[in-house]
Order: sequence, then C-alpha cells, then structure tokens
Amino acid sequence: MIVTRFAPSPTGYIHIGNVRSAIYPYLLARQAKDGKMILRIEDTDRARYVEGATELIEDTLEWLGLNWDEGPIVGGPNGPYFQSERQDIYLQWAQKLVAAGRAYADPTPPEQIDEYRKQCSQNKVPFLYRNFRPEQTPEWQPGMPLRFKAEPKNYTWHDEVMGDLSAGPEVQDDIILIKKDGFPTYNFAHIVDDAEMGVTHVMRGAEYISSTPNYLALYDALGLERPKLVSLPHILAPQGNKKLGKRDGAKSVTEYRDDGILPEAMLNYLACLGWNDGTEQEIYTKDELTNRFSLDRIQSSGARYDETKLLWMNGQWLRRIYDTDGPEALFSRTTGFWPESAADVSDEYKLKVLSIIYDRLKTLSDLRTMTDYFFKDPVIDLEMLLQNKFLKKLSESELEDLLKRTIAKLADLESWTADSLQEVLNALLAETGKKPAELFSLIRIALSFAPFSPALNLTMEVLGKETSLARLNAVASSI
RNA sequence: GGUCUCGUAGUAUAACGGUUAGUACAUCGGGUUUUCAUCCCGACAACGCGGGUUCGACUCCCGCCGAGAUCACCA
Repeated sequence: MIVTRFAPSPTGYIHIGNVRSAIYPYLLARQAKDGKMILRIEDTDRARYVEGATELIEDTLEWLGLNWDEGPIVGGPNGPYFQSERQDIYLQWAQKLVAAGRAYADPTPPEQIDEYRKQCSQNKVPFLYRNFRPEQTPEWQPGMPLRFKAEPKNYTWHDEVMGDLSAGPEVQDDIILIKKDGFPTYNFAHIVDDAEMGVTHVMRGAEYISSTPNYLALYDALGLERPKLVSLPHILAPQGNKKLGKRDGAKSVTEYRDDGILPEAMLNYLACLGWNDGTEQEIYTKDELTNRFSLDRIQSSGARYDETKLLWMNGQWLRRIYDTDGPEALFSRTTGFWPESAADVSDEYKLKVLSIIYDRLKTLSDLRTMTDYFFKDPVIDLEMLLQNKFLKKLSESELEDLLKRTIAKLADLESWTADSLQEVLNALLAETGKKPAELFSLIRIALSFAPFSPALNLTMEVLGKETSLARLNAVASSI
C-alpha cells in the first residue's frame, strides 16, 4: 500500500519550482496497484492565506492531469482535508504530549525570546530555545503557545533520494507545536496528519532535511511509525544558483497553459528534471512516466530550470499529438489561441491552416502571430518586399513583371490543389529562368507579408484562388 | 557562525572499477527546389582540486575548494 500526498499551503499560485512535489507523489501512487494520493491544504497560517489560492491549486493539478483520491472536492474517509478544520485532532495529540511531559506551555513573551536570540548571536553561539527553557511553566491554556520538550540525541535516518543521513543534537530544539492563535505549526500538523491519513511516503522539497531530526523526535514522542522520507532536490532559477522561487519571476504553472504550453509537455519536462529512467528516451506520456518512475532514480543534486528545453519538448508534443492522435486532436487544443481575425472563420478552414502550420509551432500561442494573414489581407509593406535578401537585386519593374506573369499563369489554373499549384510554380521557374529563392520569395511575401510561412503551394491552396490572385494583383499594382 | 546536503560539457543527464566518457537541449556548420520551422547529417564542448585504496577510478575513502539549504508562534 502506497499513500502519498501533496500538501501545499494556499498562499498563491503553484509555480514550476514546486509542482514537482505534486508530480512525483502522483506518479508513485499511480504506479502502485492500490496506491492513492491525497491532496491536503495546509492553511494554518491565517496571515498568509490567499483567497482563491486553493482553487488555483486544484486548477493546476487538474490541468496537469494529476487527480487525487482524497482531498478537497472528492472528499474521502480521512477528512477534513483542510488543516484549519482539524483543530480538535491536533489538540488531542498535543494533550497526549502534555500528559507525557513532552510538551509545555510557554509563557515567555516574544520580546524576551528575541533578546535570547540576540545574546546568542553576540556570543556567536547557536540559538537554541531549549537552553532558555523556563523553569516553571504554567498549565497550558488557549492563547498560549505550546512547545515540544526536546530530548536531543543523535539521529540517523534513510532518505529515499539522499541516502543515509544523520544529524546531531545541536539541531533539535523545543519547537512550537501550537501557536498562540491556537493553530498548529506545520512542524506539528503535518506529522499528525500524515499519520492519521496513513501516508506512507512523505515527499517534499530538500529544504526540510534540516528539520527532519525534529520531526523524528516528534514521531518518537508521539509513538508514531516513521513514514518513508523522500527529499526532492531543488529546481534552480535560470540565473544564479538559488532555488527557483516567485522572486526569480517563476511563473505560475497555469500561466504556461495560457502561453500555449501543453500539459503533456509540462509534465514530461518537469518529471524529467531531476529524474530519468536510465534510457535515452526523452518524450514520455503520463502512462509511461507512471510505469517507469522510481524513487531511486531521482537525482540528489539540484537541477536548473531551462525554458528552452521546455519549448523544444512542447514542439515535440504538438507534432506528436497531430501525427498520432490526428489533426482534430490538436485542433481541439487550439481554442483561444487563434488571432482575432479568425474569430468568425469556420473550424474547417482553421483546421486547414493548422495542418500546414503545426510543424512550425513551438507553442499554441504562436498561432496568434503566425497565422494572421490566413484570415485577413496583410498590410502591403513594399519595404519588406524590396529589401528581401533575394529580391533586392531585382529591379522594381522586373518584380512587377514577374508578379504579372505569375498572376496570368495562375488565373488559368482550374484545379487549385497543392499538386497542380506546384506544377505551375515549377513551370514558372522554367519560363522565367529565375531561381526558386527569387520567384518564390516574391510570391510568398506578396501573399503573406510575414517573415515566414508554410510551403508556397500549400499556403496558396489554403488561401484559395480568389484570395491569392487578389493579393498578388494588389501588390503588382502598388509596386 | 552552527548543522546538513550537493559537485560529469552552457543546460538536463548516462556511466553503478576497465568506454575513443554516451544522449538530449542550446550553439555553430551542412543537406531536404523560397523564408521560417520540421526532419536528416556533422562539429564544438564535461568528470571542481589534491591525496590515497587498486593492476586500473567519474565511480570507493580522506582532505580541500566551490555551491546550496536551514537555523520563525512560515510552510
């Protein structure tokens, strides 16, 4: 039985620096025949709570296709799944600790604690609250913080990613269990929740390694079995060596959706950032990922986030969907990514455009900038035409003449298909004695006034005879 | 400062004592009758440093250096 969880706090959007701690638990749970993943919302910090953040988290997971078996929306036997609704549970466990003499109410005012801390830094000794533990502690009452009573010792433990780890007593302290406001701290709440919910694998960022001894002490004091601990290496920002965070401009995952990144590509990229199956495969479906995933192949060093590779992978996925699932499958993903000029255009026509442009796309939003001329006549930009590297050696009258001969030839063409268009184009090449680069660039630019476009015959076929000729005529007469 | 972790090309990674150190992205060059892209071919480019252990070390051990994480009534 494998039970994993993703336990974000609703303080804002999920960015690429931290979705991976949702992806790996998901893969591990799905891989097991009877595995399940829990989504738990850690909303014990009322000050940082952001309205709507929970929905944002759910939205992100849904987009990536990471469904959860227990949690908000779907419910489950171990609810509630919002920590703010589990107060009485934490209280019970806290009482247990108090009764066992392993927790005490701390009457010390915060200012005093700051004072202790200052002393320590002045004397260059590490600050440990247990060195200032009050002699007399009052009975614990609401409004008073509850602290753990540490009994420091050496700890060694196994981390599924990092291997065998150890730390001495100097990192164990009387950590706060319940805050003055009555809410538990993460340190206490997650331990209770994971145990109550039957979580077998605690997967989280590597920043928690330092506090693990405190957690271990808590498991012991609470009489709880340790779950398997899995520390995920950090994802580093593109610049510098810091872990990627919102301050580095880490975009939200859903922002990538709006930019035309496919969830398949996002999942694929992120899953393979810090994990690989040992083969040279690069593109993985979600199913392949769940089948191949294994904890022991997760990297222990941090990995830098590289958007260029994400973009490449997205292009791969774009083509893969078109080629294997069919044009309609890709087309159904394009809603909302077409230029305004395509608003009233039929799906049938847009599908044709997509079929000749899709292999040039890096993201779906490229459609917006790359297909405009298929839906409305481009603004004639003679400079672009005249300054083209192949055309600038030709005189204006020569260009005009070439255009006119092209128009005449095309006007006679009855069957307006890509193949016959290519034949006409080839014939034109032979008749005029021009190089493809010259003649085709001229026609291409005259039709689109775009920096690049699909093959000429395909472009003309989609545009249609009437539109193509009208555009060529317009250019011919304005030279 | 204490504690802990990490260290193969610009980036992501393979190698689990014996390879000309492999692959992908990026970069640069070439090819596929225009451009851009796809696709194909090619080039550039790496084991942080120093000691051991061993016939042999990217792989094991130690030291150093470098980088990061963490030391909250945040998670």
